[in-house]
Amino acid sequence: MNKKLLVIYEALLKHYGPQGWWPLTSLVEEGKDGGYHPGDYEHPKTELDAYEIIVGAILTQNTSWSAVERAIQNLMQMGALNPHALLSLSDSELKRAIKPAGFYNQKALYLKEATKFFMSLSKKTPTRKDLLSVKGVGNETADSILLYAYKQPQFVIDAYTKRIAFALNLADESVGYMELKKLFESNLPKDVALYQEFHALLVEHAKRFYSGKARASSITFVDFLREIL
DNA sequence: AGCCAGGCTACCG
DNA sequence: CGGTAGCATGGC
Repeated sequence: MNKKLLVIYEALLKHYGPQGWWPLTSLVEEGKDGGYHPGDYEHPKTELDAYEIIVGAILTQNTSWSAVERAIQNLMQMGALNPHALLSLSDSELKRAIKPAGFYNQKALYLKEATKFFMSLSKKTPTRKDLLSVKGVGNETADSILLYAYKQPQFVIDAYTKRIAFALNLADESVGYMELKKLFESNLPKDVALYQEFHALLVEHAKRFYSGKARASSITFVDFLREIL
């Protein structure tokens, strides 16, 4: 097991602190920001919170979380942030509610498909394969749901993770999803809290240094590590 | 004013 | 079967 990834993880954690993913509306408090619960790896504690993570995982596909927050707010205010109520919305009502998160035509369909799937589980943990059979759920969404909603040790790979892995010379730019997932999983202790935290930290770090225009102009990861270690 | 966001599906060659 | 256009709004 190559310890490099663990060193990176420790460095990111020390620098940014625990991120408190996945944010939940049930944890939003006055004066605190957005339902994050840094250092607390016990959530979700209810089926409803698990369901909300599924909804968020679909809404955030290629979309910023701030936009997703407003879509979720809309659903909550409509009393539709639960499986039965969401399914009872008309397609146009649902689309209107999630509009801020973009791609609302397909996401409305995906949400209903995922909701039916969730209800069919009746509190059981889904397999990765079953999740992938749901229209609108691909590799990253499936792993996000398994890791954050069901506390299964599945490492989540996203575009940011790919960029960082490339910057670290850990992978080729054209590395496939499963290949990169395996690289992380085979070089880290199989620990749900660690997987959750590491992914969130990679996103946080990449947003600052590997997103948009920052990609070209920012310091390299190596420089960053040298600076904080 | 553009480029980008915590991707996925369908379709193309 | 690998590659990519299309999906859409909001933030910076």
